[in-house]
Amino acid sequence: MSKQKLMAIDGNSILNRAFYGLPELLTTSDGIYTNGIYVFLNIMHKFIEEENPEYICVAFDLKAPTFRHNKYEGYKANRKGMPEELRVQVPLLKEVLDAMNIKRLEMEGFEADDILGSVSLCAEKKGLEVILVTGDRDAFQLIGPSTRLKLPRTRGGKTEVEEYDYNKIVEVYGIKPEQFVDVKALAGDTSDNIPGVPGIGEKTALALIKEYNNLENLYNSLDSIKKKGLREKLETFKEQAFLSRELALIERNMPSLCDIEELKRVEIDREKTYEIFKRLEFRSFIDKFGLNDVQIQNTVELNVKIAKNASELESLKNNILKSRKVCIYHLIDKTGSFSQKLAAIAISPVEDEAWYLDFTNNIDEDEFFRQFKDVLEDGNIKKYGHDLKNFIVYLNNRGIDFNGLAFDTMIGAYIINPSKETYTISELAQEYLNLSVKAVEELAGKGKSFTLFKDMQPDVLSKTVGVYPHVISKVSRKIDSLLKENNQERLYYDIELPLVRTLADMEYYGFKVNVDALVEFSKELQEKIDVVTKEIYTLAGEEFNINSPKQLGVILFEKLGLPIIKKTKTGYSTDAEVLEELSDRHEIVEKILEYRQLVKLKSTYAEGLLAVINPYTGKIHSSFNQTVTATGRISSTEPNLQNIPIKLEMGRKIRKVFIPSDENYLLLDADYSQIELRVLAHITNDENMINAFLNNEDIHTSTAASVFGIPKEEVTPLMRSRAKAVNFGIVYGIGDFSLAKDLKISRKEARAYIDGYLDRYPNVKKYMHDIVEEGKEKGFVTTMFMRRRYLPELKSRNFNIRSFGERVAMNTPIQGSAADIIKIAMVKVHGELKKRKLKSRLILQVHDELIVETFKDEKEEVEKILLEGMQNAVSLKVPLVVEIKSGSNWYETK
DNA sequence: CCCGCACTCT
DNA sequence: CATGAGAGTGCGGGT
Repeated sequence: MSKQKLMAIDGNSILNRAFYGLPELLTTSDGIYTNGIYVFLNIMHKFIEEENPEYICVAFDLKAPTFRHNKYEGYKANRKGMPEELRVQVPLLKEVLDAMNIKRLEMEGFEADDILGSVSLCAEKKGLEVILVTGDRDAFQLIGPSTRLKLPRTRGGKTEVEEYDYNKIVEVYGIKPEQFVDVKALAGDTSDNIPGVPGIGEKTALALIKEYNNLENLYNSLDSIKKKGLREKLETFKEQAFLSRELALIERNMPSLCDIEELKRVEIDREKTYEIFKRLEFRSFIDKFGLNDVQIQNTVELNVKIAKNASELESLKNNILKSRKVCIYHLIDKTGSFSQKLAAIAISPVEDEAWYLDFTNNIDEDEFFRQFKDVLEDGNIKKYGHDLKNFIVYLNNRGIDFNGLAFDTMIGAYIINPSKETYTISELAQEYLNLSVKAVEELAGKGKSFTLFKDMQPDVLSKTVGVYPHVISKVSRKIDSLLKENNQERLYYDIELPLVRTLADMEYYGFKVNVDALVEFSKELQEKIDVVTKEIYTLAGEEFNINSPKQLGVILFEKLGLPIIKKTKTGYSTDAEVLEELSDRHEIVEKILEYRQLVKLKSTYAEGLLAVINPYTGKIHSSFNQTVTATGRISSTEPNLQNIPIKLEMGRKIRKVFIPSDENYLLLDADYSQIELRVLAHITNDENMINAFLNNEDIHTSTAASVFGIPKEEVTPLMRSRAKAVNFGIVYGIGDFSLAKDLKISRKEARAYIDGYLDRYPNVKKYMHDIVEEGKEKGFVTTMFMRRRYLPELKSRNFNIRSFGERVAMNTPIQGSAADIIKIAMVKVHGELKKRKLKSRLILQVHDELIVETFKDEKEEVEKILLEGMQNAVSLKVPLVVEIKSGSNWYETK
C-alpha cells in the first residue's frame, strides 16, 4: 500500500506569488480585489487533484515579531509591507479556506515556513509522504526522503510548477537539502535581510558547502582555503555566518502543532463555499466544485397565498388600505411583437403577508384593476417595486394613473453601483441581504424570444416570485440606509425616482412617424444601393459580399493591392478611417464608403424603424433605460432614438419622418449649449473658462485665442476647429497621439496644443490630476449630485487598464453631472406640463436636448417651461444656455 | 447564440 | 506601453 499523503501549503508565499502572477487586478463588480485568491485557488485545486492528499493544511505568517527578530533586529528589516490590494485579500482567502474545511495554521512568533517545517517533520515521523507547496526556495532545507516540494510560478495567469525531491536536489545542487542552511549562512539573503558573509554569493557558498559539508567543518579547515581574500572574509564574519544560519534555519519542532489527525481532509462546506464564491464572483469555481445546485442557507420562509377569487382580492385590498403601503412585483409577458399582458403580480401589504395573483389562471385582470385602480392611483399609498417604469407604462395603457411611487429597488441598486450588468431581484437579494432567491429570469429562458409564462407550471412561478415583495421591502430599507450613508438621498428621491414616471410617460406617449415617407425613403435608398453595388462589383472585377469586412479586405488588400493601413484582431481593418486614407488610391474606396453609409441608413434606420412602429398607435415607443450607463446618462433601445443621423445630409433626411401626433402639434427641440464644458468650468472653478462663459463668448474661439495667444478677432476658422477638438478631447482625457490623428498634425504639435490648453486653464489641469487622486483614494468618483462610480481600474498594475481608469475618473464627473442636470430638467418640465394640464408632452431626451411635442396654442408657454426648467435646473458658476428650435418635423428643428 | 466589426449619436 | 468618454444596432462568421 502506498503511503498516505499530507500537503502543507505556505499561504503567504503562494498568495504572494499568485497576486503578482496575474497582471490584471481582478476585482468583483463592487471593487473587492480577488486576483490573488483566484490564482491561489487554481494552484491549490490543481495540486489537490494531482496528489489527492489525505491530509492538508495552509500555514500563514502572523504580524507579531518572530523569534528571528529577537535574535537579530535587522531581520526582514528592509521588507516592504504588502500592497493594500493584496493585504485585503488575506482575510478573504482565510474565509474561503474555512468554508472549504481546510485547516489553517498560524502561530504567534513563527512564520509559515516554521509551520511547514514542523508539520512535515511530524508527518514524516508518522510515516506520511509530505508535499510542501511554497514559492520560497528557503524551504529546500525541509526536503527529505519522504518530503517533496512543489514550487509554482505564475506568469500572466499561467502557472508552471517546479518539483524537487531529495534526489533532484542532490542532482541539481550537489548537496543534501539540509545543507542549504549552511549555504545561506554564507551567502545571506537580501530579501530577508540575512547578512551572511559579505562578498560571498550563492555560487561560492554552494561550492564551499559542497567541499566542507557544513559551517563547523569549514571553519575548522579554514587554513586549507587557498584564496586569501575569501579566507579573510570568512574569518572576519564568522560570528555573522553562524547567526545567519540560525536565522535561516527553519524551526521543525514547534510546540503543539503535531496533531496531524486534525489536518485530515474532510468534505467542503458546500453552502459556505458556494456563498463565498458567489460573493467573490468566482463563477468558474462554482462550476468546478459542482456547487451550482447548492440550496442556500438563507431562504425566505413565507407562506405565499394564491388568490383564487374576487373576495380574496378584496381582503388583500383592505389590508393595503390599512397599511398604506404595498410591495409589488409585476410580471409582464410579451404575447406578440406589440402586445403584452400582465401575467402575474406578487403583492404584499406587510412584510410577512404575501399574495400571488395569477392572471393567466385564477384571477381576471379586469376584475383586479376594477378593485385596485383606487389603490394604484392613490398617492398616499406608498408603492415599493422593482422596475416600476414598465408597470407604469402598462398601467398608462390601461388608463390607470399610477401614483405614490416610494421606492424602486432596481433604480436604488443602480444608484449604489451603476456599473453592474443587470439588477435582478435575485442578485439584489444575494448582494444586499445575503439571501438566495431563485431568479425568475432563469425560468423565462434567455434571449429576446420570451417564453410565455403561461407555458410554465404556475406553482414554480408563484413559489419563485411570491417572495419577491418581501425581498423588495427588505432591500429597499437596506438601500435606503446606504443612500443616506453615501449622501445620495437627494439624487435618488428627488431626481431618479421621479424620473421613473417621466420616462414611463415618454415611452407611453411615443414619437409619431410618417410611415409612408419612411417606406419611400427606404425605396430610394435601395435604388441607390443597387447602383453603387454594381459599380463596386465592376471596379472589383467580381461579385462579393460588401458587407463582409473579411471579403472586402481580400478584395482591397490582396486583389487590388492597396496598402494595409491598420489591422484588427481578425484581419485587415476596413473602417472609415482606413478607407478615407485610401480614397485617392482607387475609385472603389469612395464607393465602399458611400455603400456603407447607404446600407446603414437602410438597414438600421429605414427598415429598423419601420419594424418598431406600433401598428396601433402609429408611433415609436422606444424604451428609455435608467440603469444602463455607468455615468448616469439614460439609454434608449428598441429603437435607439438617441443616435438618429444628423451629421451628414443624406442621413439627416431621416429626421423628416419624425413628426408630431397631428397637425395641431409642433415639435420643439431644446438643447443645452456646451453643457459639458460649462460643467467643466464650474467643477474646476477655472477663472479663465468661467469668464469666457460669463461673457457669453464662443468657447472654441476663446479657447483658440487663449491657446494661440492672440486676440479673439484674429482667430481663424482652422484655429477654432482645432481648439474645438482640444476642448472635446480634454473632456475625454485625450492624449497627444489621438489628437494628432484627429487633426492630422504631428504628435509634437498636438502635445503643444494640450500643454498650451492646460496652461491657459490651470484649474482644469489641477482638476484632472486631483480627481484621479481622489478616485484612487476613495475608490470612486462622484458627480455634482453625488452620483457615484467605482473605479477599481485606477489601482491596476496594467498600464492600459489604469490609464483607462484615469480617463474615466476625469470624464465621469463631467458627463455624469451633465446627466444629473438634464434629468432634473426633465422632471421639472414633465411635472410642469402635467401640473398645468397642458396637451404638450416631453417625448425624447438625447443627452443634452429635450424634444417636446407641443400643442400649437401652447407653444410660447411650453418654450418658457423648457427654458425655465433647463436653464434653472441648477445654479452653476456659469450660465446654462438653452436654445430652442421648432418645426413640423424633426428635420426642421435645426 | 455570441463575438467582432463597422457605423450611428451626444 | 498604447493611445478619447458614454451608448445601441445590424451584419458576417464561427460555434
